[in-house]
Order: sequence, then structure tokens, then C-alpha cells
Amino acid sequence: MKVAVEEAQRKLSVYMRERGLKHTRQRDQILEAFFAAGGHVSIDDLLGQVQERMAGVGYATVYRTMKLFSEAGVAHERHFDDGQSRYEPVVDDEHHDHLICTTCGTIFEFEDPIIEKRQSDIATAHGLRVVHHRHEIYGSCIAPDACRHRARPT
Amino acid sequence: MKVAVEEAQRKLSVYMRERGLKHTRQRDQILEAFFAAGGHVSIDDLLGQVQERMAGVGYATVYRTMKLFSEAGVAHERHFDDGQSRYEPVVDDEHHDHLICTTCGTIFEFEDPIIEKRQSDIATAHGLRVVHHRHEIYGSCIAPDACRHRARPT
DNA sequence: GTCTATGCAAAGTATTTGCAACGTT
DNA sequence: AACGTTGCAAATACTTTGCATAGAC
Repeated sequence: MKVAVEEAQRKLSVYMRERGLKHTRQRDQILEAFFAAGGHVSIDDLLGQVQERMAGVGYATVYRTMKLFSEAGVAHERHFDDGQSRYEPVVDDEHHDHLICTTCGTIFEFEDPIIEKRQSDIATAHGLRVVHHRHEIYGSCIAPDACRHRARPT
Repeated sequence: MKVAVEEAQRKLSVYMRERGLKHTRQRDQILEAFFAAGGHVSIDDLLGQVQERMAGVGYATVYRTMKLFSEAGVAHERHFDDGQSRYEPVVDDEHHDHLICTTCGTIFEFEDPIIEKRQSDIATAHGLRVVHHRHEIYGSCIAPDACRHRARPT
């Protein structure tokens, strides 16, 4: 993970330098907290994490910063069924989709070449070239007891 | 289409009768406007259509009614990338996913057995049973000129 | 010193809810 | 008459924006 943050820091620095944006303490802290959080963090959660490192940071800064990170290509914004924006680190520009457990809320990631292939065939058949896609599978635990073990504090 | 509304009316009547809900003029009108709209209508658009038939209807009624329709199984709520809820009629309980043209906004529907199969295999591999899924492919027109022809007023 | 970033509070969106009046059964 | 429904306005949840001050370069 250390490596991932550093790569993101470099990528972000380049992006900011190119457009005369400034390096600030809050942007540093937000980036670190964001990568430390692992993935699929909501703004609320992230703000909480950031405030532990640096009191006084407000929502606006986190919102603005995450938007910046998305534009710089170091974060990806996601919208699942709960109506909040969630962000996940972009690592090596890899792509994946999500499988969400409706029992415990765990979010799994998956990537399936067959599905990807079908998608682009379907798009082509309609005269389109895939720009991006969203694919979320919501499922309930076959064995709820086992599922509970995977539960994480949202 | 005539047939579809009638089927929905029956389904809805049964649902309402079962729980002592009442038949009202606005529910009738909303159902008709909804089916007449074809599919993927936003609340705003639908309210506009309904008000042409019956002035004075407010947002709250349309929101509440569409929620009722979803619960009764005659409408399906969708959330695409524009941040508005859109609804589409449920016809014969069939399922489909969406392919959206980012050039002209046209929404195509598709259904692919191979993708469906992969999805349930992936869920099973993670100990989950698919409850529902969301699959949207966003694509840009390969031939924009041809694409424009398909454009529809939103 | 110039110009961007921050933090706060206010403003936006999209949607939901409380409540008195109304309509259905 | 009893109870669900409507329309309005207020409330809510999430996100964005205006603006004065603070900070980066």
C-alpha cells in the first residue's frame, strides 16, 4: 500500500504542477487518509479520518479535494445504492466491478473478461464504443452466519 | 402498449385492494401518463405530463405514487448518472440492462444470458445469491452523424 | 505579492415528511 | 363516519458555491 500512495503522490504532483495548483497540508493529509482507508470510503468516513490527523478540516475541503483526486486520476468516484459518493484509490489504472453483500454490506471487487468482452460486443452492435460502465451485483449471503464474519464497520 | 397499461392496472388494483389502499383520480392519471411516456421518465418529466391531464398535482404525489408503483411491481426505479430517479414500466416481469449513448443520450435496453450467467457464478463464488444488479454501459457513438438520428427529446 | 486553497455558512438539488383539508369506500 | 390521500410547505440528505481570510510559491 505504501507504494500505491507514493505513486499517487507523484501522479498528483504532476497534475497539480501542470495547472499551477498548490500543494497544501490538507491535500497531503487527505491523500494519506484516503489511501489508508483502503477503499469505498464515503466523504463522511474520510472526513472523520482526516480530522483525526488534522482538526478543523471541513466538508467542503474534502469534497473539493476528492474531486481533484478524481480529475487527477488517483481516485475513482462510485455511487452505490446508498446515495452517498464513495471513493476508491486507483491502483495501476486497473478496472474492476463490484459485488455487494446486502446482508453485511461488504463490498467485493471482481473483474471478468467474459463480461467485459460481451459488453463491448453489445455496444458495438448498437453503434457505440464503450466509454465506461457500471456493474454492481447485489447479493444476499447464502450462509448468513459465515457472512457476518466478513462484516466491517460500514 | 394499451395491453401493458391494462395489465398494470389489474396488478395495481390487486396490490391496493390487498392492503386497503384507495383508488384515486391522480393514481389513475399518473399510471396512464407513466405508461404513455414509454420508459426512463424522470419525476420532473412525469409531473409535467400528469399536470397536462390534471392541473394542481404536486411533486409529493408523484414521488409517493411512483414509490407505490414500484412496490406493487408495475414500475422499476432506475438511477443513471444524472442523479435523478427514473422509472420504467415493468412489462411481463422481464429484466434488462441499459446501454446509454453519451453522444445523444439515447437509452438502449439489452439482455445477455452469458452476462447473467457469469454474474450468478461470480456471486456464488463469493457465497452470495444475486438479489438484483445494476449494469449500465455508457458509450459514445462510433458515427455521430448516425447517432444524432436516434436522439430523442431527453 | 499574487493567486490559489481553506473554512464557514448559505445555497442548491433531489427527495421525504408533517399536517390540515379532501376524497374514497 | 372512518381512514387513506393530496397538496403545500417545511424538513432532510448530500453536495456545491460565495466569500473573506489564510497559505503556497
